[in-house]
Amino acid sequence: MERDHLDIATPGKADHNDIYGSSVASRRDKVKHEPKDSRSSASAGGIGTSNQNPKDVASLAEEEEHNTDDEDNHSEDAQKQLVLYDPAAVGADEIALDADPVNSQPRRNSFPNYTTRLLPSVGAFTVQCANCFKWRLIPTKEKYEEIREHILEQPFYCETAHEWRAELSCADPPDLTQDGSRLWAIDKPNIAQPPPGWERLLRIRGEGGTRFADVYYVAPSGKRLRSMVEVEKYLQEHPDYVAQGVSMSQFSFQIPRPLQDNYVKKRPYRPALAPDETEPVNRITWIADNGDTDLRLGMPGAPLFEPLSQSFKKKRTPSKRLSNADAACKSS
DNA sequence: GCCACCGGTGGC
DNA sequence: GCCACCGGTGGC
Repeated sequence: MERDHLDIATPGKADHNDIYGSSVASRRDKVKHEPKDSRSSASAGGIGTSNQNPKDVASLAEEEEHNTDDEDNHSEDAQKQLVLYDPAAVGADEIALDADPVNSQPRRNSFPNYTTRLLPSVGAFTVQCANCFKWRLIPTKEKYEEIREHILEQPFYCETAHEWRAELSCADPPDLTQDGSRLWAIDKPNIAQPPPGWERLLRIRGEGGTRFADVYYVAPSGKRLRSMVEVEKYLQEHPDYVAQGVSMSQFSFQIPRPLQDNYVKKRPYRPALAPDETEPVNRITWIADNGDTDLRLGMPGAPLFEPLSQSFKKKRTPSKRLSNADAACKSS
């Protein structure tokens, strides 16, 4: 049950000028195209990141030979999902991406074991149309957060994008596809927008770590808060924010889930855990948890669920998929 | 000394 | 398994 679509993609090998300057971010490793089941309805999100780890380049290339698929892709997942992706790998020229220059700068970790590895970072945002299921780029992080806040009650449609793309319709080709050129992850739906003046930061961790990402809230003062406990404490110490209307309900430290299986290291077995504690229930209340039924979420008839199948993987053919991933990107 | 990033733990 | 929290650490 819970599978989600994860897929990672490698930004193709772009040689050129991408917005990150050098790199090319390609990454890849076992691509697992997990089926996208569209389940979730609610799910939102993905992340595109550019993970430029020089070390991976070799393996990457290798993978590309084997796995890049192509057609596979997708069919798509149905459902509206919010996704963050790496603009460096997309040739969405006419879309002015405001990819949060700060957050999308590649970061370098400083941990001994990961000797200067470049960390993935969110490049831009996309949301899936609830009608045609095509991914649409969202121009700003703020707009993305606005959409995400009410994605369940107010599904996103291509028409929703008219605010910044007057002509867009479901007949237009997707702005991007899960083609394995980027790291994708499903975001959580209905996360409140941060209070005015505050920023919600998502930092993607390096692959193979104990968790996928971290969320931080940056207060107007610049103070970074990393848990609800810290937020609560901070608000108590700064009642002026509370007076202005800031409340705990405006914070959420939920992180998206990577579509690439194994991006996060599995936690070793813990013998102390009682057997019946291994299957918590109701953990994800916003998702229908009976994975095998169709969840339509208000979208009658929509092919929301694509059964998981290995076929996804088998379908992959050695072709090049990344080619168009290298389209030039615009650096805002 | 600060802080970004990571690992580990406890709880569910 | 996922999630929340927070301590530790190297690099600056």
